[in-house]
Amino acid sequence: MTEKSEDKQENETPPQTTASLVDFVVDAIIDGVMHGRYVQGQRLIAADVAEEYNVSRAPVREALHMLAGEGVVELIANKGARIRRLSVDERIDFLEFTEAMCVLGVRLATSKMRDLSLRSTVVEQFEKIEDAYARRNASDFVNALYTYHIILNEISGNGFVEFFYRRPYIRFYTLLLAELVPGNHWDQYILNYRLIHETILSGDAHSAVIMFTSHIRWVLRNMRIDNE
Amino acid sequence: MTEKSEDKQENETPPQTTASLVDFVVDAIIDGVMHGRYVQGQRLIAADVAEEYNVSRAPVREALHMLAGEGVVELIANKGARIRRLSVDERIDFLEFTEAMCVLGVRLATSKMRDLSLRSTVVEQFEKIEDAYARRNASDFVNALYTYHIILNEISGNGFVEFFYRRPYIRFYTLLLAELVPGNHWDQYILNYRLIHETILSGDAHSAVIMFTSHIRWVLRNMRIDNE
DNA sequence: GAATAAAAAATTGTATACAAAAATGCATGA
DNA sequence: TCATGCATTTTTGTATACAATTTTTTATTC
Repeated sequence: MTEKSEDKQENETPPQTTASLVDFVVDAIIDGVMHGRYVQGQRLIAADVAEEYNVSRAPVREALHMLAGEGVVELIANKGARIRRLSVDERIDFLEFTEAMCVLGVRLATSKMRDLSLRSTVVEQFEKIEDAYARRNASDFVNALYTYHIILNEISGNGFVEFFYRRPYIRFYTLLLAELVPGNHWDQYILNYRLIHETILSGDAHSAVIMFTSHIRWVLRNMRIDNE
Repeated sequence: MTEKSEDKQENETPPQTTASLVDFVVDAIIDGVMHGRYVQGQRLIAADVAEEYNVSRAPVREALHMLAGEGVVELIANKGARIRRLSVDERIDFLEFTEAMCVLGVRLATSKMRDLSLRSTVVEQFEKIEDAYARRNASDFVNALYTYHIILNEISGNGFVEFFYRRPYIRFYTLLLAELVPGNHWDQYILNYRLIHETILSGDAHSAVIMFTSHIRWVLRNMRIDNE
């Protein structure tokens, strides 16, 4: 047994890695989930996926396990893999959960709004939200909102919030939430977000958190009403 | 040659499914991480792990990918797997991040403290914290605190908070946090938690959140001071 | 002796073979 | 008609072989 635990202060290698087939398949499946090629609950047969991407089953299985660890795929022993399905209750819980995460992002980011370059990034992204709203494009709207929070979480400076909010399953579940907040609430939605956005720009972290929190409360109320 | 730790401590088996070797290896690695057999940054060579558990490399690789998806293991293409290492900054970010999660748990759980059976579960767990404190047992203390929050998050009724806080990587990172809050802060730590606990029992969710939040702020301050 | 290049070993990545389990289909009998 | 049991097919789980890559060792030169 050659057990050598050399604790070289190995500096974390920057992403100069050659992507493996596993990474390729993971990305392909994520992409499929995001673009609706795979729907929630859909079964993923390893051999079929392998054939589709011209690889063997080994990297596909590894990709499925990775995605299962993430929470995008559900894996049952001897039964195979399927895209995870979230019940209405689970989606509500998820919204409550991500709210907590985004509140942190909003709070930290707001207190950094004096930095003009950060500020303009936020402003630009909000224009994309407005644009999607003007065009009544649901998919763009949801994506723009998601990216808006991505940016806030990046600005926050907390690597964990940023990292987590970027993870595919978060984005996937966020996408599912959109189904629960139908179109006839859009007008209120954008009004809320205009207020949140203005408060964030003002640099008043405390108020921004309150604005954002009450928006989520409003969403939760409507979700429950619409799905009862 | 190496001593194999028999995992008779069989975890709960929800479905009737026969656990696969992947599940077995995942559990074994998690167990190893929790009990210090694997340290952070340590490399995991697939062939060695396979030999250790008398399985082939295939399920080991799948297990490593699953754990990579979870965030316990870091996987670099063509370079292999190692137990994820968190820098001091990352740990601080992580604490801020989990704070947000636990605040939600504390808030929701507190408002349910009129239910006597729930209440007694919380009280009993707090006694274990006090016990570990009295015995000055660091490992028990951290574990008891972790379990205390597990219970609160369970009681919260939000399936996501509960699910999330139970995930191995959360527990692993929480364990790492313990290194940053050394023994000489214990007395203040338990004083803070007594206050938090009492406020939770009072049923005043708003105050409980404030108590908990200011405790975390205190921890963060000490972390930064101790590690500068 | 240190730096460099070539060779060897170790390790990872991928494909495939086969066994085990589950799903499917079909015939039979009430 | 419908349930039941059995054979077939599909799919998953595991082991292994081999190719590609990285790491280590050795040899060579200055």
